[in-house]
Amino acid sequence: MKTTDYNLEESLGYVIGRAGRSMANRLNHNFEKAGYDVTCEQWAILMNLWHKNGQNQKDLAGVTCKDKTSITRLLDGLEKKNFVVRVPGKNDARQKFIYLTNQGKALQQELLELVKQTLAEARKGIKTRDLGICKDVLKQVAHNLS
Amino acid sequence: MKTTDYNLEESLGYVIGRAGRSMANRLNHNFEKAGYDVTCEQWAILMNLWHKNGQNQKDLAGVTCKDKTSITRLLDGLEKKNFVVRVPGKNDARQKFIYLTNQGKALQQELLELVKQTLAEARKGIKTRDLGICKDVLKQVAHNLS
DNA sequence: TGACGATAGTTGTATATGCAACGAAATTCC
DNA sequence: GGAATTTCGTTGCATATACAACTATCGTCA
Repeated sequence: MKTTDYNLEESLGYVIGRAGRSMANRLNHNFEKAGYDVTCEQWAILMNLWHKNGQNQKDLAGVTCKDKTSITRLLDGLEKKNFVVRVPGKNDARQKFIYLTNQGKALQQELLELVKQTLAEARKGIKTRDLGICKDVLKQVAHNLS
Repeated sequence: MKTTDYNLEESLGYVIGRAGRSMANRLNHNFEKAGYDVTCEQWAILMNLWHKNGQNQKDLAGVTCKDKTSITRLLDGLEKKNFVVRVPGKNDARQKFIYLTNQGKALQQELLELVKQTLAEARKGIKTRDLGICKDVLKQVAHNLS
């Protein structure tokens, strides 16, 4: 143990990274196991559209904290699977508004159930109050760095 | 608001993802701004080696919750920059033990300072106690899903 | 009204990541 | 002791991500 030693476990970015990868991998496995051809990143886009259909790509980039190019490519994948469609704006031809197809809408109930199951696996031994604090802290972190 | 609506803000994987991307992007910008040719993912590997030099790739995969292929490629990059070296095991020729070079060791103090600065940016308005709870929750999540 | 600057989205390029399949080496088990 | 199995690391392939540069369109302002 050098004087310069630093407890990695105490580095927030590091623990976030590990928890995030673990969650993403488990979620992707659970989606695939259940026969759904959707990644958890695509799910995050669909979730936002289920909440508010017809957002443009800039909006989706903002709420997900992703670069607009990531959104472009996620939507390429979702459009190829016929889960969403891009609709050019009428007033502003630069924008494209993203709408769920019926096929995309149909996924909501089933994926949501899988997400809830995965969350149940993830939160074993964690108090509801602490989980709430954790999410509030993470929201504040994202806000501070945005 | 449909009956099937679900508060995305309450989805742990989603808030972890946003906070994680924000942290990673900020850290990478701060590294680059300071003139260091290191990504935060590479930093995580270096951190583990600073803590315990001479781990094999399987160990590094375990502690970082990454696939062994990710480790292979991160080490390819770190080796190309002469920050680490791969040393084949003597007793077991399948293993490769990873050691920091002097160049790799030299980074520790400086990167650590940048990481601490970035953490300070990230944790504005967050109570120390809540931050601790958040990290404990995230560690438990990673543990539950590993 | 027309040039300039800002904005929305795409494409090129690079890193990060994981799964499947592979090769090499060690271990197990008759 | 030798065949089958397991383990460690790499490679091929696919997705996710970001930055820089680009195109097309909109808005501003002189």
